[in-house]
Amino acid sequence: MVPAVANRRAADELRVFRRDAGVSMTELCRAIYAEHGDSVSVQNETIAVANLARIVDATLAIANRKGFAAMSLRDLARRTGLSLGGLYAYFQSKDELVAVIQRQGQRQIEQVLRRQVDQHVTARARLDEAIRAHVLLSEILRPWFVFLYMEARHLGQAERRQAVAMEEATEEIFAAIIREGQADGSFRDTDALAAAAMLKAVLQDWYLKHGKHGRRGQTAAGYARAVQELATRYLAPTPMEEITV
Amino acid sequence: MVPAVANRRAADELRVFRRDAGVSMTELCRAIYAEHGDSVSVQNETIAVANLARIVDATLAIANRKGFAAMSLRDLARRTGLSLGGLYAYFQSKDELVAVIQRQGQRQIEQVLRRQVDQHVTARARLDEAIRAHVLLSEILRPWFVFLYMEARHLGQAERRQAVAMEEATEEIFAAIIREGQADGSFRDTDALAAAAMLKAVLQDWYLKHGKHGRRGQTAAGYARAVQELATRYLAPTPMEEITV
DNA sequence: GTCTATACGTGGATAGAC
DNA sequence: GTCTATCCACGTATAGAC
Repeated sequence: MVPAVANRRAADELRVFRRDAGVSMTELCRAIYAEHGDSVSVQNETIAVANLARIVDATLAIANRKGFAAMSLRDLARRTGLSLGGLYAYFQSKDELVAVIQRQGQRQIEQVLRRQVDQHVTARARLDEAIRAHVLLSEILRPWFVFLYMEARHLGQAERRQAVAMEEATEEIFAAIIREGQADGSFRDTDALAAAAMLKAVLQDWYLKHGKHGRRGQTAAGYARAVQELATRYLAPTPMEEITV
Repeated sequence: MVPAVANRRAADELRVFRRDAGVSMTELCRAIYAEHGDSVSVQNETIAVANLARIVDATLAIANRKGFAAMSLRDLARRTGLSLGGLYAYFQSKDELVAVIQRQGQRQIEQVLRRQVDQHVTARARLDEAIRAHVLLSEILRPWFVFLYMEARHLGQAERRQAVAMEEATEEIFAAIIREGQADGSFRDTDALAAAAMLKAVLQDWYLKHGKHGRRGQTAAGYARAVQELATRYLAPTPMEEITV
């Protein structure tokens, strides 16, 4: 296939996924407003959600460039167009802001992943879909994924535990699928959790090193297929003797 | 093999590697002093290197916990035992400190990696050694590796470019070995750079998610073998038809 | 070589006008 | 709902004593 054609198909696949998965900045911020409404003193939902979206968007952008700790609320005010004081109508402290973004991001990501995977039956199909959904979702919500990854370790103890637990839950989605495949003989017998961890590391590379992959002309759909192939070969039931040369 | 025995062997392998590779905090700080001696106003080398080691050690520890931006020089003074003013005998600004650590860390890591790989001849052996050396080295210098990874994106433009270039050079070590193996038929024909990128992502997971791997009872030597197996299976010249079930 | 004391800027957060 | 003005703690960096 000519590269140009491949790129167009990859873009199409991403567009379809975006529509079907139904994730967007606005949706996520509506969820934040619904759940943390008491921290937001603004009553009008339309205004509140719109401004939350600008705040979250700006936070992710600035934090991804120089880190959340180095982002000042003055930076944030400038970029959102709100005033320094005005920001405090939307959160009670800078720490609360990071906590809210963490919690909502994690929740939505896991939800979408599970929903996508559950549309398939066989272990092979479910694993392929888990990989595909992870790559495409992290492409759509890249700033969120990067933020969750990079800032998780800087949270307070309680929030950090929560973040670690949520990350291991995602990993467990993969591990469970692998175990299913092992039970029905489509995957070879190996440590499922370790295999899931390695797959996840490769999946994370997609959004953590986005610049590099972009420079190399890699598309989200293309990367997903590469990871699917890695999984296929790694988990194939072929005995090791036949592989070693 | 009984787990206890496996763990002891893994620890032995790490110890041998540490001795042979000849990397240590003191060595790295001696190199820093040799190269950035003009920024260090302390003349006595013994004192300078010893204090640099405490400063770098503390910087890595604090930055790994809460990020370099969030680390104050008061934190650093407390932890090193030096005074706030005394620190400035060892660097000219906080920014210079991060830059120095970045540069020296990258340089030493790449040096050791190349030296280890060059002790082997065949592509298979060289790839296995590159993987092994990367895992063991990142186990020994874990705080350095984590720091280099997490803080690279927060550097100034010039320094960041340098960091990216150095990282791609490491990746190119792996890609070159894979191409060698493809040329002599021991690896199948696939995008060598993409394969190297995936391997590197898995290798980075070892130090970035150290807590998780530790909780699961994984050892450095054991992880290295797991990644070697991943590489073997992924690059095996077996045609895809024989793998797909 | 290292310390204490201090200058000076910037940070998060709040009060009260509009 | 949002802004301006302001508070005060803490940040980096330096000067000068010991």
